[in-house]
Amino acid sequence: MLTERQIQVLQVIIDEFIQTAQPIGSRAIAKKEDISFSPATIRNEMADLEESGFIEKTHTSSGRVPSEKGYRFYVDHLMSPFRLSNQDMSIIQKTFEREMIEFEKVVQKSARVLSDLTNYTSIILGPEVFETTLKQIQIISLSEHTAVAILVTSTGHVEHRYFNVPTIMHTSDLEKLVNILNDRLIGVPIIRLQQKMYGEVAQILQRYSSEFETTYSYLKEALLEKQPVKLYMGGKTNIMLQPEFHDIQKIQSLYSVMEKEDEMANLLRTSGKGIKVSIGQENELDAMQDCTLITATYSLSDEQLGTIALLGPTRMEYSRVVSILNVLSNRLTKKFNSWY
Amino acid sequence: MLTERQIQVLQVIIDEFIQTAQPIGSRAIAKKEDISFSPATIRNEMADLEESGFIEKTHTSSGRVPSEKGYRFYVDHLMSPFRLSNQDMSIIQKTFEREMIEFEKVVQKSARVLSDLTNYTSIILGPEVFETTLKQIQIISLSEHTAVAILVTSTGHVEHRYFNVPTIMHTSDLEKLVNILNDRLIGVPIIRLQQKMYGEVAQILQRYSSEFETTYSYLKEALLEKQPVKLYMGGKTNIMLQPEFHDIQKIQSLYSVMEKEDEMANLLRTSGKGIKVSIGQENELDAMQDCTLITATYSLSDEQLGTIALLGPTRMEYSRVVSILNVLSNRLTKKFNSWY
DNA sequence: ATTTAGCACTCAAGGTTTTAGAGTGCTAAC
DNA sequence: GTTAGCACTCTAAAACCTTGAGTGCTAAAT
Repeated sequence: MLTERQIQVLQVIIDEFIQTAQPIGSRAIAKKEDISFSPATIRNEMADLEESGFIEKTHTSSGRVPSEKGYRFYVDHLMSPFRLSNQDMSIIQKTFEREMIEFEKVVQKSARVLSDLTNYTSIILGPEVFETTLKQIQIISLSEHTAVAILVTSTGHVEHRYFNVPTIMHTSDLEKLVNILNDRLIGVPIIRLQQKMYGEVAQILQRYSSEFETTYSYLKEALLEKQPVKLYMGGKTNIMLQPEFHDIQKIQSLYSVMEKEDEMANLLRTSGKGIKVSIGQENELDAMQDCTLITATYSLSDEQLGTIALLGPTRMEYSRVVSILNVLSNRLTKKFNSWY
Repeated sequence: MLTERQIQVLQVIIDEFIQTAQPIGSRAIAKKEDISFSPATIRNEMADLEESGFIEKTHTSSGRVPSEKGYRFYVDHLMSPFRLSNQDMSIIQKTFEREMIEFEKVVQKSARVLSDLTNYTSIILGPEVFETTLKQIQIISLSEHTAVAILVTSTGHVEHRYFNVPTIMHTSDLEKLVNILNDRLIGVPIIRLQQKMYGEVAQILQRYSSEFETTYSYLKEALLEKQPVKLYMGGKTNIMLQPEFHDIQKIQSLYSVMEKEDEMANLLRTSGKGIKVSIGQENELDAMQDCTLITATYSLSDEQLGTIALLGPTRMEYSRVVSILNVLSNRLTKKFNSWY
């Protein structure tokens, strides 16, 4: 479909444009090392490339700029594996060699490194472990009519939920309730929790007084309430550094969607295994039509745990970014697997 | 110092400028209802006002714009108590009438309401309770060499910290340790915790094996590690809607400081009781030299708990904003006091 | 049949000029 | 003390130039 020479030209245009953000003219291309033909020839090739939609003009007599189709081709066929500089590698190294036993921190640090290294905005979806089981549940009475339930999972994740308690329930009653729950729920996978709580455990509790049932219903509600997503972002202001985002309107709408954590989380969650690149219009969200989102996943044994992503302009340093994401997602995977 | 008439003129200028963000001319002022003198007269008064620094020109023949000194005078002397619309009140009302027993949520909702109501950026510093005491401490072993400690305070605040455990320590040993800790630390005010842990408790533990001491030192470290600040922001993109922030540079630097949660938290923490208005250069942070920051505090009985704040352009709807902050900080105070 | 030099043509970006209008300061009359 | 009148100033927007980069096409060169 594309001749060898056309590909060569396309490569130069994209490489150059990624660096400069300026349209590339035939003369500039001809000056490149590995180009051995004249501007006129290149102009012909460029006309062809434009006809087949890989590059565009910004106006009739401007140089050429890669189109989204061009970037897509680049990502799919042209991208050379990028060798990260020693400096970059050692920055990543340092991040992970520090003793960290808390995944919140690991993830936060990663987000930070990711945005620092790339000058784009990093987004990390924290680990959601579905295979985990309940390790312990505890209830602590706070006042006459409120208490807090604390759950610990087998992966060491701790969560707490507040709930109402009928005044008649005494501390001893709560203890009894906790015992029943621990008895029945420890070791149950988190995803089965709902089922168990509505079925078996509810039945058992019917034997007890109505306060037990009421308390339990409050607790159930609190526990099954969907937990807030854990989304970490780094370098949010980096987007503004990009020349293509010198328009406040764009920035505004982009930031608006980034504030909607649920939407972002969903976006990352449904991104599938491995590295995925969404260029411009390929993105579902309107505000991201000028952006590229690159996602990578990290996992625990076989189960996908979470996603790390970078958001930048379509003119992105694809090969470098992909390498960095690769390294980082591997590191995260390794880290998490070393724990469990 | 200022004549009655000058004050009148100043008031019109500020009121008008707050609405329109446009320089106000003498003719426009003369047209106002309660102004009964001619543009020429007003021009004279304006010349005086400018001389004493309350207003400024953007160029030689422009209308006038309030200076920071002008705003300061306005805030100190001219601001009329603002009667919130029923609609606004009912929005606030609705936020607080929903059953909420978790202060994270209350604060988050408040931040949201605050920014929605004002179209500025809201910043809330979550409650930091120093008077609280430790209610319970629990340790759950996670793996051979890690465990998590869970603390609950008398206010129901739950926190957890991960720490390393020497492999030799058995679950039963950990239990013993927890018992000792609970025995000695329950009821101790959080601010005394450090002292107690280094003093008395450390001594007691010397009697036990060296693993106990090692474990304890890890735990101590984890527990006393400064906890991350709880800072909630709402409507971060609102700033971009303001015409005075149509400059990317400004937005960029403003967002950069807002990302530094520690600095922001400190700023709010040291803001003193009651409502405080910082106009333009009065702000310490360079990036906020064009902003006004209004802070209000909420408290539990006498102790200041936290701060709620609004960040916007110096051209702010002062009276409305102050009213809203007043209402909201009272509501928060009420809410928290109803719990404890 | 390709490739390339040459040349006319196009357009954005940036500078200059013009014009219109809003607003001022001052003076002199009220 | 207040106000009408007027000359003056300055911005913002429009209109107009100029420059240079870059193109597409044609015709000559390979």
